[in-house]
Amino acid sequence: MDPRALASDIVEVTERYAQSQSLAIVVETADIALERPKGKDHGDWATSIALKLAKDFSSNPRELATALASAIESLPGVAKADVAGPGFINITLDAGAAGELVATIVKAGDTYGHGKDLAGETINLEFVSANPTGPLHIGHTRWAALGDALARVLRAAGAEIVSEFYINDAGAQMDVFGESIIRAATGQPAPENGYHGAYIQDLATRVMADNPGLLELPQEEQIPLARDAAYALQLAEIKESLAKFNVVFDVWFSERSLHNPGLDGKSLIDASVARLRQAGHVYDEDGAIWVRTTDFGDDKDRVIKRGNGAYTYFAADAAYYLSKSDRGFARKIYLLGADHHGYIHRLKALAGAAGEDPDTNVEILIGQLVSINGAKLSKRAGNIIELDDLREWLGTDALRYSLARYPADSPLTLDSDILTKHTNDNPVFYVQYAHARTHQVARNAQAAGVTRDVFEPELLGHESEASLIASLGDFPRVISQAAQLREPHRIARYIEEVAGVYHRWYDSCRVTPQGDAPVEPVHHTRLWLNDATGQVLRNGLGLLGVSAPERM
RNA sequence: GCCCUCGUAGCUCAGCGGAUAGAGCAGAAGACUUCUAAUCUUUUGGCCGCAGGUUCGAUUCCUGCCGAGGGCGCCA
Repeated sequence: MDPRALASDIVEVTERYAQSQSLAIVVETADIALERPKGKDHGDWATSIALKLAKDFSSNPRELATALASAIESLPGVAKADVAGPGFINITLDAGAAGELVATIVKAGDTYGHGKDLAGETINLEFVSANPTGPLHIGHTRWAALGDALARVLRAAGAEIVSEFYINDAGAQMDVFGESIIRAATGQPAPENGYHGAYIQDLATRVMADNPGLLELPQEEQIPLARDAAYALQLAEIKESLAKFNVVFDVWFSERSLHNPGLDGKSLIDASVARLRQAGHVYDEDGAIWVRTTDFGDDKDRVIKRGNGAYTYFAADAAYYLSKSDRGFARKIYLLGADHHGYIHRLKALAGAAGEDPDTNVEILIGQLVSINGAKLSKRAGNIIELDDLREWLGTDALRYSLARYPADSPLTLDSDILTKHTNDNPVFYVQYAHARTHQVARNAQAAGVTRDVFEPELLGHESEASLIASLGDFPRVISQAAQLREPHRIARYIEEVAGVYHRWYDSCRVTPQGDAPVEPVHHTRLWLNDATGQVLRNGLGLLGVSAPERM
């Protein structure tokens, strides 16, 4: 019996009890809040329904809980329902009913845990969105790991997701980039506020090799050519870095495409300014064109077109936002670093100006910055670490896991000693090891003649088995919650718990009989539980973009 | 000055308004003739930054203060 079925049974029980009291109370499954109790003595599942609804029943929580508990106890599959604390109902399932879940998991396979809570939602998820003027660094790395995991979690919850990388390939910084390449190629120092470093020298060398006549061209043609050649090379490197990091983007959206004129000679930016003007949110002042974002909660109005006729960065933001809406994304999620939190108000304001609801159409997740080994990393401090170096240093799995393991808004300090350790200090190895162990156990079982022909769930009566089964049953709820709260770290915490419970079960229950002892039905049945656990761990790791090795 | 995020065990951090606030590590004591000891068992350790408020109930929500980080351009 899986927890969702139990929850809906409890809904029925509660409504029936309400009727018997001549009360018309509608109970939602969400009200049941069926969860794994913290203490070991509190049964397999607990609900706080009596605490929530006591008022509606004009009763006190304990009294209501007592009435409901006796009704719940008579449900098929329920062994026991006790009232505890202020009015919790602790439910223990009978082994057979609980164990049925194991077969359900094995049968569902890779889709076990997936749900439909977000079915019908079409979401655009933007993250990383770095300038193509240099390699990705540790800051981008956190959003890459987190954003990609979030995309996977949202999909598992039934949403249709397009993950998107906005390439900031327009504007003055690109020209500075091009100029930096020319300077490096000709042995001159980088321009003021320009780009420098070994990678610029590298790019310059490659650009020169591909374009031998570059420096013979007229001055005004050199920079654009160098700029675009280096841009193509750098973007390719960024894509490769992310691919090696197991991060996939559905769409690479070029800012330039917003500036380029269309068939009517107007760019998407021209069009969006016109649209905002038509909607009455644009005014002219001091020779510039402004958007009245203060109407939508921004702290100041924003210039969209400068006095010199050039569009601001905000103009591209606006056009990009409208592009997302036009492409059918009602919901737009942005993952931004703490250093970009100033965007929140203006992006919300853009939603308002576009006639949308800033509270539901835009979601902005602000992430705290990462430090490593206690050292704050910043451009200013000059100790930026590149994604490629981090990946080679720590490995994709350890890096992705440890970045996805914490909520985005939690400040994070990585410890390279722990991440390179192969012990259970290192959570990713703890989980991967548990997964590898499920495969080792299955291999040994097969060799010993334990098969999957027999499945008698009522034999899974050990305390550690009840606990493991209940943990596995929690997976759909965890995915649903992680998706709704946009918190992929919950997946990591959950599979760590599953790994722990599995190791404890392994310690006390054997799948392969010891020595020459005969193979009994319980061994066959346990093999199913072992496989189900492996499946859950594999699915969970997959949601985080981390591999699930079968042997370690 | 204004705005955003954070403050929980020695450390790194969990904890969608509910039970005695949890996990891993570190510290202490144990378990390998037995399917992977990369594991497991037991144990020590907390004014949940401070002060108010809302609530039957606050680590969680609200306000103020203190502390840490970040941001406030007709830059991108």
